[in-house]
Amino acid sequence: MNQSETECCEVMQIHEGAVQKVNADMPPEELLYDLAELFKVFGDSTRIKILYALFESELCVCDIAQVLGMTQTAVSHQLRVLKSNKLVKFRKEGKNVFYSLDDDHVRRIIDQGMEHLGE
Amino acid sequence: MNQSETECCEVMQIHEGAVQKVNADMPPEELLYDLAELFKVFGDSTRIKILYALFESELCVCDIAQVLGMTQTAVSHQLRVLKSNKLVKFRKEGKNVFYSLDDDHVRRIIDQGMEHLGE
DNA sequence: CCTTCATATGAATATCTGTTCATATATTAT
DNA sequence: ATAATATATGAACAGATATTCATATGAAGG
Repeated sequence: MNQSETECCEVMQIHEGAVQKVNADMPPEELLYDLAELFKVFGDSTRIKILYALFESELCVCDIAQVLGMTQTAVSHQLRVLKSNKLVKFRKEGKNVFYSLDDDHVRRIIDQGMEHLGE
Repeated sequence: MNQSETECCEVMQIHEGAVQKVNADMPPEELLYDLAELFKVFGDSTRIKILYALFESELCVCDIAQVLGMTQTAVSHQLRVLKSNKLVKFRKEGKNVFYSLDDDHVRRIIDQGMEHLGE
């Protein structure tokens, strides 16, 4: 049998008001999707480590690889993700590419997460 | 050829200080892992929608399913994830189970994320 | 007790994601 | 130019994850 998405709770009048109010105030689909995409970027321990490393100072790719004990390739791939989501910015100097946090939101989001954990 | 993790930048003296400082201040592995796990929970649009819906008021499972236009089963699975990560709490009333946000951190984390997007 | 309804759970599947390997690009020095 | 080094990229594979389907649990009413 196939579950219909419209029939639900046999149309309970009690909750119908709540459902309508929630529906009215729900942000557009696309925004919610983008928000989830953003958090997805924070949802990987390798990327979290990279961001934490950049809390201190700007670092080049091989420095980050050394700090994390990972290959340059893996780090480079993750930096690409962080870059395309505007969480880090970079600066080229000779053969090196130095990465740093893009703005303070990054720090604040991580701090909020940490606060939640400490409970 | 196998990339060694230790050889990196041919031991550049310039960055070595930075690397050591970063290493010293890096939080323990497990904490960083837990933090990533937390953000991973926010990194799914279905769960984000559920949390947004609960911003307004507590809702039972079928109400949420109706708001999202998804099956009860899918919502229930996701509520399980949110529950086990302490992002939502629940209250039973007869056959219904009403879910609500667990604490204000949830709201704040989402707000920070939204702020980041608006740039 | 038996049925109905709301919710939960387990297995299966399809999709997504992170790392590795091989290789390309780009910059500096010889 | 050529070699060496730092970084980036693409394909492939392994592991994770979200949804679906089928079914179980648990509460309320007849």
